[in-house]
Amino acid sequence: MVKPSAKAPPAGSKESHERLPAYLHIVRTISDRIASGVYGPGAKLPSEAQLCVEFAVSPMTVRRALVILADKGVVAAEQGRGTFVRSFDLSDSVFTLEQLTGEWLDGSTEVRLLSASTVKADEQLGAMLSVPVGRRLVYLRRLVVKDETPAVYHKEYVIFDLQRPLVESQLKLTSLHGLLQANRGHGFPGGEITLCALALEEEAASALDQPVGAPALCLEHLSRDSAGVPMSWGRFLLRYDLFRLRARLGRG
Amino acid sequence: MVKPSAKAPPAGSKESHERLPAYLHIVRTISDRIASGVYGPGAKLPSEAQLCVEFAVSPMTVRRALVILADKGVVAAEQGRGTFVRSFDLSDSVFTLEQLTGEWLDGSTEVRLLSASTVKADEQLGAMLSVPVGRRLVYLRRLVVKDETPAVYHKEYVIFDLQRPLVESQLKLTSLHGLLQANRGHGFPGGEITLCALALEEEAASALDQPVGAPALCLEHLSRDSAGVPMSWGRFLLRYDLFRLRARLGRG
DNA sequence: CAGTGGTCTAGACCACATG
DNA sequence: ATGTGGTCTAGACCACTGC
Repeated sequence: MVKPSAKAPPAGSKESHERLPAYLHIVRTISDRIASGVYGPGAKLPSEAQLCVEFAVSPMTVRRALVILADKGVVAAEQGRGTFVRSFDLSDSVFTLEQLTGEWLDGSTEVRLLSASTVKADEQLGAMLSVPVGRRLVYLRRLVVKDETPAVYHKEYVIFDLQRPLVESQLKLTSLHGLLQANRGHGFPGGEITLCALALEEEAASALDQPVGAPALCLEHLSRDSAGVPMSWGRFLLRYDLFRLRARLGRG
Repeated sequence: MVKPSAKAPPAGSKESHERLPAYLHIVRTISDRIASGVYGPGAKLPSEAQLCVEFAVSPMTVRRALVILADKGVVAAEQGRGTFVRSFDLSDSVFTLEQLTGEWLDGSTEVRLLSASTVKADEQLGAMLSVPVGRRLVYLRRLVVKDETPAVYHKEYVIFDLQRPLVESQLKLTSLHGLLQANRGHGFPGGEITLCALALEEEAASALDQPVGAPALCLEHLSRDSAGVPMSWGRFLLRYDLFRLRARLGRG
């Protein structure tokens, strides 16, 4: 029947504790079963058809739930064979930078512009930014201070381009959020970002009130415009005692 | 019409260059338009109904594509208003540990067990593992060597539990992959993992062939069983000059 | 109120895996 | 041949937004 009314009372079952959409209810229920061992690691889930019957929903709804679970890495679907419970690796860990803005970003966070000048690209910078040695670059140094404690040192080289008067707005960045936003290539692929550890050199060390050689997290970023041409390169140095990235498993 | 044949030649349109499913075709097309500026940052996408017409598919298919795009962080849907192009932050970066196993894990990688012993929990360990001071713990030290170069130092404390003869299998771990797999709580929430920078202390430094005080990436892990009870705590120390996490934006 | 996204149905056909 | 996941349809009702 299709014409009269493809209607269905959304909460057909008994427990509708929270007005949860059906597909999320299925996600949660299956997650719980995996967590509690009803479906152990490597086990095969009931087929989609069976789940349709059990949850009294249509195939698309079950499907949607399974896609979400697969997406979170909790299960893996194999065409023609079934859907299986996956077990986690440490290597499934996913680290996010939200933490650097989220909780951390409140009223007591302040961005200070330490210096702004122009420099000529040396060999190393030229290679990184794909410009000839001697090319004029804007050189910016910033310090993020929280509760009077220096926490992040940022240095950045921006290609000076008369066509693109980005520099002015870049200079004005005095909020951390703005700083992070500005460092996107607002084309699509955007750029590359890497994270590593390193030892602080004199300049950064003194800015961060740390001894020379102290460890730090280094967040390096290369922005490109929509054509893939480098626009800027820089690095954030994060005091090792103040920053710690927490992971969540899968994508939960 | 529903009875006769809810059939549709999958490639109704002209270009079927790759036999791409319709929903992926839509994802790609919209992504391209955003990348090339047809839909600029903050712009409103055509409504779902309009997209249905344009791509000649049913609402569910358009919906699916939009959910994927929203999921990747490329667009944001707002109920009752529309779907809008989002622009990336640096804080959208996502770091994965696959890199530590993927490329890096080949034949020349070897895991050496440096020592295995039992120790009594001191105050600090007791607190971390939620056990009383003096509790017996298994203490493991490992070194991952690649091409004769020490790269990762791993120390781990496992709660000694006669009920759970994990220890034996833990001892045998001599492959990196196995090591990473073993450090999962194979219950569901699994555990917590954090990433930070620190300075190497004497023991780790000598094992890694680095000077004391050299920076390192530290990957700390706390495993819990399915009931949430801690099972082990440990940390991987990664030589700063050998490891670098690359990010991808959104979830792409 | 009309427009928009959010959820859902009851099927269909296809591709793949297994016995 | 059977069972499984993968894709898709042509609608439906709901909740929310904005005029």
